[in-house]
Amino acid sequence: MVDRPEISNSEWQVMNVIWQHQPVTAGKVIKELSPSQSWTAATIRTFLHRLVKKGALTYKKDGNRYLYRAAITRAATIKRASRSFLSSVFGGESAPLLTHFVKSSSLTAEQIQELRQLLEEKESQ
Amino acid sequence: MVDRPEISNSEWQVMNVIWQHQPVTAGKVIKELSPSQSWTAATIRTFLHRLVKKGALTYKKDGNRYLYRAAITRAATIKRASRSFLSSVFGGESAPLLTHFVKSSSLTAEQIQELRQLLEEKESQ
DNA sequence: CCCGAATGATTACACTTGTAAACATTTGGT
DNA sequence: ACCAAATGTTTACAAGTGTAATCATTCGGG
Repeated sequence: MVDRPEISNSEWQVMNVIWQHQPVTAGKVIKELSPSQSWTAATIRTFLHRLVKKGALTYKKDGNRYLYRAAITRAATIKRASRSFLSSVFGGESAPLLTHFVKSSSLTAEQIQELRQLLEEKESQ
Repeated sequence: MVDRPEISNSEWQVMNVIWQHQPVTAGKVIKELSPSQSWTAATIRTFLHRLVKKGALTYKKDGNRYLYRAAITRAATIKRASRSFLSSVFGGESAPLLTHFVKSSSLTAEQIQELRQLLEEKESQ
């Protein structure tokens, strides 16, 4: 509704499914989330409704069901959430955040190489 | 109260001041936050109370005021919040998170070097 | 010693979030 | 054509959050 819908933790789970599978029915979302989440179908439908109300999702009728689509891009939503997290938890300082995640993550040699590469490019830029 | 108090965004602002200045009075916290935040003193006191109730802060009487101290460490709290963020927003995948923050951050040459160093150590480990 | 200023405690209130049940409608299969 | 199953809509309700005002207490200064 506002131009910057706040996505809650639970809603993120739903959005992630939508971005991966859109356009998608509620049934599909429920099927995707049931294994990992302990939510009932009703709960997931509630999230879907709220996300529509928030302007994060749109839908089109398809027979007796809806096909949901994201109304906001994953990239933009990640950007917003990341900025907010960075600001709250790390006082806006990226370097400590990066240090923290590098230290606490398990990364493959390839991932490490890619990140070093990225950093190198960044430096010479 | 629970063994894992959830810290809200606003509460993070308060906790950050506490960790930086503890032990600290409410007045000091208010003074520290007033420039950056538009909260009234009453609002900040509410956060302090809630954080005590959550078990995130303790206090000791000091005359007519309290001296607040963190009851949870910054490191542990960051770890928990980071795990939650990583899981919600990046589906638990650290590499994309790191890529995102590397790309979206402005880093000094020194910070870049340090991160590259850290990654190198991680690789050879 | 008394009072105002500072500080803490209590109360308020709307909105969000997690979690769902109950109700209504539509539709595909028999 | 009718019904059970699927799907969508409405309602519920407690806890958490943002935001603060008001009430109570206490201490320091005159």
